[in-house]
Amino acid sequence: MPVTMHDVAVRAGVSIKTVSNVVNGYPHIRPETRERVEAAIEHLGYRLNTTARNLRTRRTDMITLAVPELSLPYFAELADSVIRSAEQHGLTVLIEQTSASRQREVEVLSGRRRHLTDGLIFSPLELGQEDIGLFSVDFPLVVLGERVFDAPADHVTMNNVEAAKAATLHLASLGRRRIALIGAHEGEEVGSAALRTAGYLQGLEEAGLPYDPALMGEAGLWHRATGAETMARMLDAGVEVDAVFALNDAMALGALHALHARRIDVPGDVALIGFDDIDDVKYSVPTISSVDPGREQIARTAVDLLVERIAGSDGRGYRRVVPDSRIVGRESTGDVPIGDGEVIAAVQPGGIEEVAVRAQAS
Amino acid sequence: MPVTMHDVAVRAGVSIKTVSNVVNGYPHIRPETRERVEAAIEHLGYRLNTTARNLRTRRTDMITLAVPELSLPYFAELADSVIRSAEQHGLTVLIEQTSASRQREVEVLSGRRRHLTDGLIFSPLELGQEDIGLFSVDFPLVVLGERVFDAPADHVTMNNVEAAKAATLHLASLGRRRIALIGAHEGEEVGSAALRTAGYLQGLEEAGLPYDPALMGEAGLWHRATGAETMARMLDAGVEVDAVFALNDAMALGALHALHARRIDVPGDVALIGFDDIDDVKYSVPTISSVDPGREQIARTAVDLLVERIAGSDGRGYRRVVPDSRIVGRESTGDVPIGDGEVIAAVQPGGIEEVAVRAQAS
DNA sequence: GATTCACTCTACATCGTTGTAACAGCACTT
DNA sequence: AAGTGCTGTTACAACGATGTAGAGTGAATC
Repeated sequence: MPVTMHDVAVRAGVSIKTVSNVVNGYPHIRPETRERVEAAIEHLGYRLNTTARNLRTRRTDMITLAVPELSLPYFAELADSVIRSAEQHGLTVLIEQTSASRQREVEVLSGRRRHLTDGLIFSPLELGQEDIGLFSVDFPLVVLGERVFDAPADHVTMNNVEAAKAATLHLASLGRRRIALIGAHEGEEVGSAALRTAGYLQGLEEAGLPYDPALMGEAGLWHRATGAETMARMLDAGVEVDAVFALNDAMALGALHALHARRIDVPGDVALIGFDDIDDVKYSVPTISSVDPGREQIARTAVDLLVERIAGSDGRGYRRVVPDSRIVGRESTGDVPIGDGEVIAAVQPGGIEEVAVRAQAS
Repeated sequence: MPVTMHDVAVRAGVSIKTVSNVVNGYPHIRPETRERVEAAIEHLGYRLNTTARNLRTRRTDMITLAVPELSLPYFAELADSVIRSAEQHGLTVLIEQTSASRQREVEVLSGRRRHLTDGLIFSPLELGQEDIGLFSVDFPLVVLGERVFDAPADHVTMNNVEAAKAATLHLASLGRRRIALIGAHEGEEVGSAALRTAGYLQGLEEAGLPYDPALMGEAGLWHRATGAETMARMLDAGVEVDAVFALNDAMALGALHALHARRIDVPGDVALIGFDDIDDVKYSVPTISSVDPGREQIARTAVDLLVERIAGSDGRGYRRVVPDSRIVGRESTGDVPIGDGEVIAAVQPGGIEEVAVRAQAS
């Protein structure tokens, strides 16, 4: 027996539609009528039934964000940013956790919930280029990341190759010659792992360093635990290492843990850089240098693009947006004063641009 | 022009209701009819309109989880756990981020979205005992934490006082006598800060240690940054400290950062323990001891209770569930082998029970 | 042969809201 | 005086599904 507009209408002595008009801020209502309706609403404790409205208007003012796992800090922070951006458009965010399951990702695109939200921001982890057909959906879609290239959807991605190259060159510029990579996915051709690895290889080449397969640390899931294991495996195998490029910050934290366990000094013996610039690395001991892919901007842009699509910019072609990334230097690659983060390089779509701006770590 | 059941019905030559029956797995349907309907669904690319179904059935199979901020690891991990638990009941989770805003919290309870989900799991941060009236809502509600006591709702909380006391005693058992507290909220009477502080004071007393106001570190928001600032302020003021109890792990990480910046050895000079047992502290350098409040169990219980309420256990009284917590010892309070976490104490509703079980860190 | 029952399917009302069209009343034009 | 335009309100038909009740089968029971 929830209270409906009908009940309010009866009590206020007006039609249902007038109640609806009051609720929706329709201007042409006699002040006296408005007051009567508002009093009735107040008195009965009436709440608009959003579901009914959604059905009638075919809009929900909600969007879906599909990410692998909230327990990965990068995605938690991304979700936070997306929620805040969405809020500014009056949108609520429904988060779907795909748990790194291919089937869950397929489901998300299948549109089983097609009508529950107005659009989808999707960060795929398992689906790749070969699943491109699945991305032809009949609802507004914005894809994050670079696992899928020519999907018929707007893309917000990052400068993976260039940024990874810049990170590698940063390590090389410290005089390091045995730069390990943590988080490789052998055989993968698209996706963050492949792209960042490509950047790493380019960086090596540009620095005149040889490529050594022993330095390629495979790690399927990019968690702290896998980072620690991969680093440990490499060290225990006796591979000589004087720098580490972890393909994300969670693995960098894991690697740092493994290095510490073996009493290997960072950055003294081994320099370390990560990727994502999550909050953690600004407070770890030592603080860890990282690639800031422009998370805030990614979130904001993704929401903006989605909102445009929802509004019906069907004619427009599919856009690809690549926010600028930056290399943020911290203790793990030098002697930066604690609490500070020095922007070592700004990576722009065109390439790497050296700058010397100081920014606070937060 | 989305495809509706009507379109499917026409194409299959049956009534709308039969299509509905097929979609919902109603058993008494001739196989041949079912096939025709399924073929039509497939051919037209029909997707059930969840909104319409929700309106008609008055169920949404969604629940809301309202938390302060996903960028706080504890809440990100909690959300992860809640989502997984909900999944097992066939429920989807809508996350509302209240951003530590009182107004947002009031709104969540106001039921503006009353009809959008079947129930609410609410972790308040700003609302307290004085707002108890707001918790009388006409929808299923489970409250997390201990900011509100006698609200007419099920509660899943934690053993804040006992666990904090155990943590304090653990530090005292190491011979530490100047135990700082980080994260106090002066003047607060309920809520995690007040309860954990109470436990701290009880612990001091039981250990025969004097109370020193200089050791009470105020910190409004429980972030890494505030933990670092509070610790730094205390150290820079010359307060003598040989142990730190941070009221959550994020602040513990911040405190560790501040200690490190001042070349103070942990645990050599200062022992450190946090609260929440988030994934971070298992990989920090050094690893940080913490109170594990039983996050998984909290999430599971909260979802279970909510599901029961949704099913209509109206008669039942309001329940309060307090999962067991444990003190997990790591490097920051001793010489535990790296990667391991030793359960130092199991805190049960009745008090503190000493055990000697070993558990893996992750 | 009549009655019961299980199966298969349909017609219709309904969930709670909003869009559309229309109407009455009044104040202006021209 | 008729026409125009604005205000304030209403009746009615949607939106797309499901619950209810019941109609037609054919087989089994008495």
